[in-house]
Amino acid sequence: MEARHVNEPARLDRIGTPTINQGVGERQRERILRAATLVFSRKGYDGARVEAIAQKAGIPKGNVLYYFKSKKALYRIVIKQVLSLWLEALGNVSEEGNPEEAIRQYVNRKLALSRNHPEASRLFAMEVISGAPIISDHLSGELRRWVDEKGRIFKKWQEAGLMAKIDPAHAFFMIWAVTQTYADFEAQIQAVTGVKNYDQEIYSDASGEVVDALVRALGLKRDQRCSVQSA
Amino acid sequence: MEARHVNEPARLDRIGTPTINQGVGERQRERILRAATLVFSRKGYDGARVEAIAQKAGIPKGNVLYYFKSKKALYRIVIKQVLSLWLEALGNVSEEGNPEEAIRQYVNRKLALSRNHPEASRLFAMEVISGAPIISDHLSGELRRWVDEKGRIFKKWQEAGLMAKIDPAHAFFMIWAVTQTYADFEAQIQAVTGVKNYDQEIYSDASGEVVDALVRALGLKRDQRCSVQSA
DNA sequence: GGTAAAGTTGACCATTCGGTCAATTCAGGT
DNA sequence: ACCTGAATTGACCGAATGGTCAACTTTACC
Repeated sequence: MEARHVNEPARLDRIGTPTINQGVGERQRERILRAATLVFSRKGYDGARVEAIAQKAGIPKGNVLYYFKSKKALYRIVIKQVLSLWLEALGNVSEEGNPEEAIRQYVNRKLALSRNHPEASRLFAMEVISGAPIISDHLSGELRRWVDEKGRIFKKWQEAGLMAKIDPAHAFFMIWAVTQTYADFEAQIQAVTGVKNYDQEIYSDASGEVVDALVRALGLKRDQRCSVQSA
Repeated sequence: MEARHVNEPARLDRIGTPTINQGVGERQRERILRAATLVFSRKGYDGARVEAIAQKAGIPKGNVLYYFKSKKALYRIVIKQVLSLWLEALGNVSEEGNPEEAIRQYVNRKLALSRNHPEASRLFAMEVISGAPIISDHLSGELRRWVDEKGRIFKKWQEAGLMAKIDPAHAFFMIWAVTQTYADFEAQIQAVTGVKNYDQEIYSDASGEVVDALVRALGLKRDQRCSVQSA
């Protein structure tokens, strides 16, 4: 009856049980986390209902509160998961080598994240729009440091004439804005374009034209010349 | 006791009353609408509480429901207001004249909208992230037609070699994403940059560097040449 | 100043919410 | 077969929610 409400991603204390089963309730935990991510991403914290999460997970409400001690605790875990996904995708903007290729790779990675985890992107957006009540510390901590660090690389590129002179932070805001828009504003883009299978059509367009456009925006060379040259 | 819950922006039936007073409760109506915009923009429809709206407007809850017959009706009016603001700001992308100047003007107008009405921007974002349950018709109607129409102008520019060959719709998605990010993700940008007075610092940066970057992204000429030229 | 409508307010109602709990079922170990 | 702890479930509780209402105050007009 105890040992529950552990709030940690996995309980390892009972590891090594004979059966292939790698944690009886672990599957349930993850079911709930997935369902919670979906509901929270559409309704926000206050708007989400525990009942709705339970229903989406296909279990009674009581069972959700068995695995997570409260709605708020569940939210904290879900958003921490999403945040680590986001920060992880930041990855390395490799300092050496071709700046254009580095950015191109980074943008494509962010785009892939929007495509493969749109709910995560939307939940993150919800949090920030709501004023980031939970993750503000992470934003002004880890994320800020990351931007400072990678920003120095941008400065070097700029001094070498390999990148347009934009405040590096704003360069990132631009990249993030554009790549996230395909997940966050899916409803709008879907409505305006009228495409049937959003995933395939939209993202293939984006990873083509839009990546090029961002490379141009940052003043990174594309092949040998600017795409629209003068005179 | 009747004649209330009219849901229309202004009641003109009692116009021409002697006093200077141009509608006794109109001021209250607008107070409520402002408060509602703020609360809805932070919490979304389901997360918003009528009590919170009332409190922000400085009146008891019962009074809110006197002017608007239900939370949903209030939300519909608020979001219709926001939507018309958004569509109005679309304005004219003038077909004649300098493409670069036209886009530069359009981006600045959108940026000003984010600056002067950040709550409106956030509320719009919330709606769309939630799946646009209320405004989806407008998106696939008015907005889609607008994009189609203005897209034709882009195509002409592109054929004349004055603009990079990007799907016009995606060009708009990009512009919208970048300009809205300064309102919607204020919490994140604030945290990362650590600026004190967000409005002045951030938006002056944005209307400088970022507008330039977008012009570059769309392959519009800046002065005579690309900002980073080859060799 | 009197009157009728518009506006204001707090008490109140039915429903829904997050959360608890006891009863029951299920799974693994002996 | 038996036992023990984990897992499941629906009933239940107090608090909060959207909405109603009747009593009251203010305002505009004669």
